[in-house]
Amino acid sequence: MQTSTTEDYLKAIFKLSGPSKEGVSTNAIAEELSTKASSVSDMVKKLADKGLVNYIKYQGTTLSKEGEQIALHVIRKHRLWEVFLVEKLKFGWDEIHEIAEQLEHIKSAKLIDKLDEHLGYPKNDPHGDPIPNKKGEFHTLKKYKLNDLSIGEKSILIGVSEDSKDFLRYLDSIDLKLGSSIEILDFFQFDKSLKVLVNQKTERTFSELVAKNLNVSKEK
Amino acid sequence: MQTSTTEDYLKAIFKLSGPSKEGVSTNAIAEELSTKASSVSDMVKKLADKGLVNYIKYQGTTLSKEGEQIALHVIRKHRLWEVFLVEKLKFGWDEIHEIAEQLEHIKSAKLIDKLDEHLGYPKNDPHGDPIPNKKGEFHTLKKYKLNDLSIGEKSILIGVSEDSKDFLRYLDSIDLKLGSSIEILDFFQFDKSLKVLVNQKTERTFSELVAKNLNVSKEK
DNA sequence: AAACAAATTTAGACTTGTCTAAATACCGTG
DNA sequence: CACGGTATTTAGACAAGTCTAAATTTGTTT
Ligand SMILES: [Mn+2]
Ligand SMILES: [Mn+2]
Ligand SMILES: [Mn+2]
Ligand SMILES: [Mn+2]
Repeated sequence: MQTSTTEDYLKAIFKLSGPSKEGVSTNAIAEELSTKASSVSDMVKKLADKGLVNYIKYQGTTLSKEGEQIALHVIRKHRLWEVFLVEKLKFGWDEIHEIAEQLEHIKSAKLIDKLDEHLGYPKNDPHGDPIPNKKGEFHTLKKYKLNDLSIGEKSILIGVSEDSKDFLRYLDSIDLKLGSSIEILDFFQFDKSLKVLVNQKTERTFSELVAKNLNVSKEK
Repeated sequence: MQTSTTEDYLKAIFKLSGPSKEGVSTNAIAEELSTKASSVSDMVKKLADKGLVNYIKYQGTTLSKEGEQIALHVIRKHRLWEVFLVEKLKFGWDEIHEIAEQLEHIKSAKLIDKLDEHLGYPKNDPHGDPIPNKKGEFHTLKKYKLNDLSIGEKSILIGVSEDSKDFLRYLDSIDLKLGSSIEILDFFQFDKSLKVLVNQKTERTFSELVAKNLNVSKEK
């Protein structure tokens, strides 16, 4: 059985690997987990001994098949608990991350099955991220970063790439939620900011940083 | 902030102190936590350094005011989560203890407030134990052990003193739940077993061990 | 009061993670 | 191809808990 530290390392490596499954640098893991590179160096060696990661000195770390399954299972738990916190306990989507970070380590397969059922088998968490099933499989629907769209295109917000309180509260403050519509009105080369129309009624300007953390689907 | 180990030690000491608040022996704590006396000896010294317990070598351990508050708060969380598991997720009362043992360590005051509200501010957990409020206060209604009653007395089951799967499943198997009625029909001095009438229809014989773990209120 | 057994504490080790400081390796530039 | 800087690893310590084995203390029984 894994410690919660092990689970957090595997989750971090999974997240940093990205869709292309490249090797993850020691520094990147340290940054993600707010720890020091030397600690990570020690840890990935131990994870490699347990067969959970592939690690070659100075060349980064990738998850083994088994390590990836564990990571996906922890992510499943994290996201199901997030749904619970928002849907049942009425937390805001900006308040749930730290709590889910703890709840994801509770050990009980039956608990997660029952929670999943209680929630009505949700497909996505409150941030729009897909919830893996028991086998670790999940769908990814085609999504774009808002700043990859062109002037005139219309889109629907389907997810965010950033879970920080500050960012999510900003979105709340301008009444932008999953499902909201966003139309690109103009693009400013100088600072790469966007002028957009939100919910078909409010004009806004989004900085590049905001725009690239908004995941949207294109509306034909 | 406490580690979950610290919380489990304080909870064990609270439980073992009983209503009279006597000093708890090192061996008793070790037994309760399935650890070794030498480990407990080390730990209570550390807890004393932190001001959470009063400890005098060779004379046992008691909780400080602060230690008791922490213990009560952890017990509150444990029991609220148990209610959640039974009421919302439909677990049996024999399956919840180990899970609540983990959930009780989740850190978030807001989470417990919201959970309490979501559950409708329950007064007792699924085993009949009272749930302390935010300040650590709780009611204890007058209760008797079944084997303290006399022949002819009628009673209602209001709690159990033992949370083991085996015991609780046995109660399920004879359809004995909180609220069930139990009338004492006869008492056998030889093995201290009891003949009882359950739910006004079924005659049973309870061993002394079973009887003393059933908490009842007297029906006048 | 002496002897014994049970309870408790101490000593010394080990595991999991983490940190700082120092040593290496890797890589792009001149 | 050597140089300097960045990334990474190694060395040595430390904190929290736990264990076994050995030393003490306490309490009970002759
Ligand atoms: Mn976590
Ligand atoms: Mn999320
Ligand atoms: Mn616990
Ligand atoms: Mn209980």
